[in-house]
Amino acid sequence: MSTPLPLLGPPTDAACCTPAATGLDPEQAAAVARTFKALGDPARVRLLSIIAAAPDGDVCLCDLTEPVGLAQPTVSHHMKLLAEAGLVTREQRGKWAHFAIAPGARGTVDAALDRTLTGQ
Amino acid sequence: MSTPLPLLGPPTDAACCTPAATGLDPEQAAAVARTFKALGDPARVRLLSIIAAAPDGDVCLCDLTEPVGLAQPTVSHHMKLLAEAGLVTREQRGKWAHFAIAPGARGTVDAALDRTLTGQ
DNA sequence: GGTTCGTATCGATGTCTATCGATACTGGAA
DNA sequence: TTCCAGTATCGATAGACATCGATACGAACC
Repeated sequence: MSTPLPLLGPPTDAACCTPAATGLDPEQAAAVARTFKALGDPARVRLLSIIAAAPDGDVCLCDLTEPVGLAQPTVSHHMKLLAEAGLVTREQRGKWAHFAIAPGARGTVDAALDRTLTGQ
Repeated sequence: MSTPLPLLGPPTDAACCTPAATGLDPEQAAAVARTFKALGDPARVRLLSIIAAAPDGDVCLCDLTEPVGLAQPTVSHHMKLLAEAGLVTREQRGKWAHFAIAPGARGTVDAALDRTLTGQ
């Protein structure tokens, strides 16, 4: 791999006709895409919506496997991805793992969408 | 296929102990995930941001291949996915294909995020 | 007409990922 | 301590997808 990684756009370019609208640089785009990718799976969307719809906003992992109809390792895998994306928080309570929508979840996604739809 | 499709919640259910937080039904979750999946690729995020950052909000496909460093068929493929997701509009001008951010793009994503984070 | 250029489609390929069963780990209960 | 239940990790597998080269299509131009 010999990609030069143009972090801040080419320094000197014969930009005569093309406006060279660079938009987000690869690094930012990858970060934004990572957030959206976490939301790009039906199972994870359902898991998030179940947690969001919970009366106390707090759901045990054991109560998540049955509604989505997936095996326990699969649900654990999805929850790990959601937690890594900063969309849910995980709290160990005894031997139960409780999940809640992360406080900054909406802000994170909103910011990602902002950057995408403004090019900055 | 014998899924009863509980569109508006089960009418009579022995909901004694489990709160049965259903969240989004599979159909809705799939639709939401489809929107986010279109945004879950770095190349597509960059393409969107480039179009969004364009002075006149309108970019020719020929001006998209170089900034993202991908082959023309690949860019064409990504733009097709973005158009199918309702995030960009395609306009044929002579032999050039021009793309712009769809007017309802932000609303579409916002609504999807709303449904996910409210469970409705 | 023929040519050229921009774009879409096709076929192939390598990588990623969702899914599961099996299993290890861990905290509470007996 | 010994069991048991909830959870995470591992390994394997099937399917999806990003990417490209080759090629077909279509519009402008000569």
